[in-house]
Amino acid sequence: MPTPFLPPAKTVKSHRATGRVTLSDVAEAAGVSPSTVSRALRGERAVAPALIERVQTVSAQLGYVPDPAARALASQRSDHVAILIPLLSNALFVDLLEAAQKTLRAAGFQTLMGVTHYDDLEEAQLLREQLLHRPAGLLVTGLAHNPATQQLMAHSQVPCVHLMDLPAEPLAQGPYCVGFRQAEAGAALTRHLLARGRQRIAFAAAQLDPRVMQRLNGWRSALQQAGVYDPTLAWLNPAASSLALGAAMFEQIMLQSPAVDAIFFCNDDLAQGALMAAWRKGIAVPSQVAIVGFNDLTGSDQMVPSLTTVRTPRAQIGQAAAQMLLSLMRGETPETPQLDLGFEIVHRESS
Amino acid sequence: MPTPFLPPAKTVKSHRATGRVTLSDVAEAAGVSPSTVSRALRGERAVAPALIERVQTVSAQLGYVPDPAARALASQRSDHVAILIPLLSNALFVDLLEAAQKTLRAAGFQTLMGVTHYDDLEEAQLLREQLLHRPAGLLVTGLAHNPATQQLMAHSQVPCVHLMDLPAEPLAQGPYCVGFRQAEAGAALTRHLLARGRQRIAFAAAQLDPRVMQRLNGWRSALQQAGVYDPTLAWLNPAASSLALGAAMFEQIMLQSPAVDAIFFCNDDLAQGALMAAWRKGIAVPSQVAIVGFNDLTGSDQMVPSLTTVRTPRAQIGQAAAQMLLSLMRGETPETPQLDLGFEIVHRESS
DNA sequence: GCAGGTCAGGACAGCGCTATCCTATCGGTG
DNA sequence: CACCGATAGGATAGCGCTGTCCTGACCTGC
Repeated sequence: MPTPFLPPAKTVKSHRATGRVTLSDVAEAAGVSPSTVSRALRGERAVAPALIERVQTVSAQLGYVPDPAARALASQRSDHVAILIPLLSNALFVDLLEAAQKTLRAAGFQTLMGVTHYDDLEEAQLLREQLLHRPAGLLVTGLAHNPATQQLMAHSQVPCVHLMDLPAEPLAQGPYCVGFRQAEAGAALTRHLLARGRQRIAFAAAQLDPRVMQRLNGWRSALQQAGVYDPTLAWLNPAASSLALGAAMFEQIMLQSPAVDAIFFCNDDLAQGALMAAWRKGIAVPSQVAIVGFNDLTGSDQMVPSLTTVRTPRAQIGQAAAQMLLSLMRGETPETPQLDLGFEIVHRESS
Repeated sequence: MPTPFLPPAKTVKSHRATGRVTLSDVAEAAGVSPSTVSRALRGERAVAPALIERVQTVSAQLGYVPDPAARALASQRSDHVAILIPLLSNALFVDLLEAAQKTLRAAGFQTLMGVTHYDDLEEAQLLREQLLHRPAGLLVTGLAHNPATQQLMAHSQVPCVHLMDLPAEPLAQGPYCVGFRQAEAGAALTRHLLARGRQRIAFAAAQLDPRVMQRLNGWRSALQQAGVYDPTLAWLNPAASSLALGAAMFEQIMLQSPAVDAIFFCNDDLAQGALMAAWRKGIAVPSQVAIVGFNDLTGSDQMVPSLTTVRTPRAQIGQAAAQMLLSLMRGETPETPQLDLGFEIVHRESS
């Protein structure tokens, strides 16, 4: 006959057991102290090779996975990497994000994405929220930031790599960044048009971020060098970039400056919209006016006529920046603090 | 004369001080216990109104911000929300991501983005990594998932909302989801073509995910109902969707089925590519063949001819799903577990 | 007027890990 | 051969919060 008093259904370890396999469980099973397990798994300090292997085996058997929250709390450093990009509506930044995220994930980091919408206040607020999570690293688009953001970055002591931009002068210590020379790319594309015999080359830009303005500078200097610079041919629109805006800008430019023989759009979506507008208006491209874009976004090769543009190494930039950040987080010093990944003129039918 | 022995520069609170303003600091300054501060700030249980205000004032003065890691460790629940999407190269998912992220951030949650690349193994692995962070909620694209992923979701006990898809039958208890009826949208667009007098309507699809297959079903049933269904007019390509692929598929279809008088592309990028190919080949759209797309992506309104398509409420779906998830995380039960946000035929020049 | 119940606050023990300190062992030196 | 530094492991105290239990005050109702 069973005992009249029912035993507890199961021995309750504590009033708050979580059922998780912890470091202590591994330590007990391996017959060592938790400290040793922690060190063995992280490769911290010196641990006997035999022990390392035993700990790894046991931890694999038990299916142990470290708790990121506990780790973050104890070490004051999480496995998060924060990334700030201006927009998700520009494929450029999405490519950057995807490449960086892929590289970081392979190294065991989680990406905290922040979209600033080119808004200084939102950028600072976003960064503030992300820093609460004590990210191990920071990836930000561009070099120029408002004081609040810069102060947050500096004060946080978190390693940081900037994307897409390079400083005017290479600096040994300077900011870490991966990008290409925007002004040079702008100048090169303009010289391409000059070499094709174009003389009245307009520059049409939207979403006037610092990189767009550098391309503008490149355009200007190339034209000045050729002696054909005309300041009235710079069309700057602060609105967001889109095909529709490109179409509208094209029509406006052709109306007000009918003698223009080429237009340099600062982004491919504008140029694609312009091609559509040209078709609609019966304006021949490139015979009457050449159209070139920037970034070689998807579809530019499919346009009719296919779009001449500048191929920018977005995926490579995202990946290289993530790798540079990883090495910074390991405490290393990158041999190339400012990495120039270059660009490539893609000559197609529209010029 | 000063003492010969230098006192320590400043009294060190502990050998591991972090300089952070903690809950205890607030408690001390407000003259209450840490428990009370915690409850007052979270609105947990009953706290005297006067105390709540005092605690809030003091905590604002000190600039106190809770530590997410400590909170996650103690409560076994973080302020993260994990979101799984198939791709970043399809603007559809980017729009979803952006809308959901915006809504979640406004509610104080951080988004953990995961890109599955339509790969079952990657999806499961990604989810596993995300679940380590004990997310408070889960947003996943689609209803169908491989067993490993489903088991992880079920076992995790984390509230979950599915995006873009709806179950065949509405269920009171069933899975939470926000989307629209893909099959109905496919059928509606097909009926639009039938109503315009088209008889030989092809269906061209890439990236054959479950939603694409539902649109295929809609196309088929509409044609069957009209008595003009021809199975040889379904062109399915498992490759990733792109303008280039759309152009290639268009050329292939026109070559092999020259009598086709309309093509329903399962995504706008394919249709846009097809329009370009048609232009190149001198095939008149819509007089010889009508072309329609799906999703009303950016640029479709700018094409020449402008593209007839189905406007899908992506941003609304992302936002509504996030809101549903927020209410689930608060422990509430949504009155509409399956939310149908509908769709809209956008009739433009290409049909 | 007192048992029983609610309410508002405090005490306290963790959550699972890491950083720091401490100890025991080992080998090499003068 | 005592001495010393280096090495490999253990012990311990948090990191900053929350969940649970406990206590005293106050309010009901019989």
